[in-house]
Amino acid sequence: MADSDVQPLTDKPDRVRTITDLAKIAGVSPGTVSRALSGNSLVNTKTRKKIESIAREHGFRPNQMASKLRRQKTGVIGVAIPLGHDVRQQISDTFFMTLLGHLADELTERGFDIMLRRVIPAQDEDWLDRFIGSGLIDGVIVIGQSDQFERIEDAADGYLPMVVWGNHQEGQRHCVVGTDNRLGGKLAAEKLITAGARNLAFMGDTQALEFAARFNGAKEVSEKMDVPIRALATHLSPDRTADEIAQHLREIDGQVDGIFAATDTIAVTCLKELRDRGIAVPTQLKIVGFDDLPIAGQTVPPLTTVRQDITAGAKCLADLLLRRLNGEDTESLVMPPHVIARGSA
Amino acid sequence: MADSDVQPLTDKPDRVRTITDLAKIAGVSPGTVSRALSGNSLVNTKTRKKIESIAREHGFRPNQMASKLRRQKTGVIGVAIPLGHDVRQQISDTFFMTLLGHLADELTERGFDIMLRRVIPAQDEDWLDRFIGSGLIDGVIVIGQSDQFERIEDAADGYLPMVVWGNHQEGQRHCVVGTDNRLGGKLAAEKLITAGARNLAFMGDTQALEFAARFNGAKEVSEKMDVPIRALATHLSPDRTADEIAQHLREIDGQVDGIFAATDTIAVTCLKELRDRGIAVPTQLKIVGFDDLPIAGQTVPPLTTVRQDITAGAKCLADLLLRRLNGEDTESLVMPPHVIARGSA
DNA sequence: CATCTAAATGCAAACGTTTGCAACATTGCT
DNA sequence: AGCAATGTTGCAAACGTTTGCATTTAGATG
Repeated sequence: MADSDVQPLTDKPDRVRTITDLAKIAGVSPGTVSRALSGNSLVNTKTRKKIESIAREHGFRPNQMASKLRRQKTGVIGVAIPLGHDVRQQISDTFFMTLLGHLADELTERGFDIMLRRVIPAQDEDWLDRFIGSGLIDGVIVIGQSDQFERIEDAADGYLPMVVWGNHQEGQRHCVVGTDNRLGGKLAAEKLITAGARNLAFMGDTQALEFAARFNGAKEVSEKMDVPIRALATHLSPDRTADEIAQHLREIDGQVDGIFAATDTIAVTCLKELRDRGIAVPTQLKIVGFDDLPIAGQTVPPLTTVRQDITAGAKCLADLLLRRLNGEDTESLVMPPHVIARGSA
Repeated sequence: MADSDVQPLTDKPDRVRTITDLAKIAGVSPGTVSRALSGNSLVNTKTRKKIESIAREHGFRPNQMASKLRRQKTGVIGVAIPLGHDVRQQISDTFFMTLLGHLADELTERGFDIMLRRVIPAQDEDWLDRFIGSGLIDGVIVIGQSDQFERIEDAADGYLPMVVWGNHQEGQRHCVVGTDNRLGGKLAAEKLITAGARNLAFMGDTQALEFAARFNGAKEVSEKMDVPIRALATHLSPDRTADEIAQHLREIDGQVDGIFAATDTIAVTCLKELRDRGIAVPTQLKIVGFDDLPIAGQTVPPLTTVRQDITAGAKCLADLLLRRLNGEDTESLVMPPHVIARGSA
């Protein structure tokens, strides 16, 4: 019993966990410590120095969870990636990942942390409201509308700080940043047709909003030009894509002389497959992709594609979100795509 | 005065923000509501149903910040990407992003959220301890050691739930998952030499630990085989890489007949550049890459490369971290790389 | 009907900060 | 010396949950 009463003789550097511990050591009140460490308040320079040095010595860091709870601000932006129209699509999809990377760069620069959430709407109806209402984040960026347009619209009605990467539709209520997919589709079709193609195919899953718009743009042009175009459903799950594309190419063999791929990834796979089948690009068959991923410049022949400026997109997403965090009700931003003519069409 | 006493006649659906609000409506205590919503405790089925229905009706979600603070568990895994040896390298680097994608898949599956933090050690000495001590995360995965080996070692001494993707060194103290880079380097050199190369070059930044190990492996083999090998510093910032590589290729023109690229990305750029310069691969010059990114199969000629199993790596990172969260002091895991012979060597 | 047990709920103290307000100390001024 | 004005600090109440313990209620048993 005596034992337990004895104070250890050594300076017990007893892990300083809380601001209160530190306050005790410094001989001040917790409030003062808090003010000293957050820097912004009026604290005597001497006490501040002292507190800072003790903090450093003990490697103390204030608990952010408590801080965020108290201040009702998290400094965290949620980034949600809904994988709806194609459950097996991985978050590892190149375009999304690249966008996410740039987004991370932008948000970090502005002092925000990022909470990443990959979500499968089919398994979790309530994903967006749950994320928003969690109290974990100050705002949310949704990368890709997938097939969740309505759900996003609903959420937007009661929640300002949300910006979405995706397609813009007349009169929609949520703030979106994205490329003019329809225009992109038009450009792609025009490119193919002026290059001499007379029978087109679109490769992509038109259930996804963005892809549908691309297809519709292309269709508009090809109808005007009296060139047939067909849509060939192509998914993005890494394991399935290649076979699907091979299958499609077998079926359209000899009929189609121009392919508009919904994505550079798809286009590249096409190129590869065509090469294996001995079909010459662009002489026998022309291809236009979409995105202008880094790979596009490296293929043989280099891929003609419709460029989305991912870096600018990320910057805009971050900008708009920050303005919304300040209460502003920002407009959507639709960026014009550009054809990058390389060798494949 | 009377006014303020009058209850509004309409049902005021006064936003229910806290568990206490909800408790008032349901006519029970906050504790009961908490138990009802978290499901796991003993609450009368009838009260539970009632509470759940009220919660649904008002779209109530418990504040996670408060919950996490109280329970001293966050359910969040921090993922840090240090960009040290090459400040201008973007987080958008393909390999890291792919790994991150798979990691997100794995961790989400296990019910964890992900807090992503891109860090530039040169600007923030204290990045790792700050992240660990923030109270925001239950554990941390560091993607890539960059030039931060020592700092990671230090942190590992006092903090169990950390796993790092990177290189393994004899006797190191932090738990790492990664490929046997040295062996990978050996395999690459062997492949080049058996393919007939007699003068090798390594392209990559040997300041990065992983790359250094790859180079050293290659050097070991080439010395044994009496084949010279030189290292050509090549960075990964998207804007710089291409020019640097072009420069290197110009300098070694005619001397070197085998290139070991530290990364598929580098290798692909080499291929492109060589094609532009009219140098035939693999006849005049052989190339072996590293990683086996999806692009590797799509180039012309297809890239011979040393494969790292990213998916398995991500799974292991998640597994080990979870075991560490349970207090286990796990061993590092070094995965053997495999040569994927395609057309470039 | 009195007890006893088990199930369901309420109470109140945490979790670790931040911050408005009050109290105190210091300085300068009349 | 007395007082005002300023500069620093302490106090204590939040932030919104969770949870051990005490209490009540309901149900069962003798």
